[in-house]
Amino acid sequence: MDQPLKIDELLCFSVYSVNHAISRLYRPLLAPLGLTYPQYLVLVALWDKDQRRVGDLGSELQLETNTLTPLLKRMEMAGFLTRQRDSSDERGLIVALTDKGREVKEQAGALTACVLEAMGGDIGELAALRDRLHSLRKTLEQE
Amino acid sequence: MDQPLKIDELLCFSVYSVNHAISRLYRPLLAPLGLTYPQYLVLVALWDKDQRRVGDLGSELQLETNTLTPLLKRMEMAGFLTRQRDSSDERGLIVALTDKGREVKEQAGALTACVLEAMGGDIGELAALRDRLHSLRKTLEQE
DNA sequence: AGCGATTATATCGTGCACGATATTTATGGT
DNA sequence: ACCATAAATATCGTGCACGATATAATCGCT
Repeated sequence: MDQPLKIDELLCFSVYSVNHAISRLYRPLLAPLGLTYPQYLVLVALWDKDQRRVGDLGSELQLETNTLTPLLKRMEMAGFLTRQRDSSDERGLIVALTDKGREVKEQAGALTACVLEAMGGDIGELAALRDRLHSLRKTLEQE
Repeated sequence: MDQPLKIDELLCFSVYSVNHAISRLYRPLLAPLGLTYPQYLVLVALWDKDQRRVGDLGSELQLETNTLTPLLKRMEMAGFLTRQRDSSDERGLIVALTDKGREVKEQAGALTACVLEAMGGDIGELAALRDRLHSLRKTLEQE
């Protein structure tokens, strides 16, 4: 009854703590590009699949519109993307990359190498960790 | 050159995403107690070691005073802890649990069981994940 | 003793995250 | 065609996180 208490608490805290550490790692790397870490994640999602609705992005990133709307507005102001109403359904808002948004992808390689190195560089180990986390996320989501 | 890019991105995102999922899991469990998830982590730290300075808490939780000061003030207002200047060194502020702060510990057991179950309940697996994350955090911190 | 440097906490401004609610547009049943 | 309902996004208020800066107390050097 003591043991499970400690384990869960520390796992939660480990995730919390590593998340902050990653965010602190990215911050100085992204600042010169004019991006925050969550904004970078939005770009990564758009590089994979451009011209998406806000809700589409949200379900991939697990964020609500109350988070995404202002974030996307800031990214639009900064010139990384455009926000246009869907002409076939005026409720929808299509988010699309600009040239500037696509160009950042070129610099992402160096950034990634830097992050990978700071994480120890063992790709197999990191991939295994990612898979365990992915599976934990799936478990947590099926409530 | 493609492979490492994807791996690091997804590991970062897995951590980010699981962290949010955990926070969403705790929110409704902690709300009846009048606590947020970060506030709960502060309590856990204080249950382990009471009567600590703000900086002490910060280095354990990896948070700066600009985050902790307002958080601790809210917890003081809510009656979970007290904040008093260290009489032997007036720069320091001693954070100490109140009876109310200690009492929450009684209810934490049920909360923990609930979280553990939502995570799949495999204690060995979760402990292994925690250890990998702890080691990643150490690697990230040695910059 | 006096004073610059250091240590500890606090304050300010910006951005993220989310619950609750509002607004706008589309859909389905009659 | 009309209207209740649903769907998609936006707005509001609160709290967390952090870089930069400020304030206050202590320490160390002369």
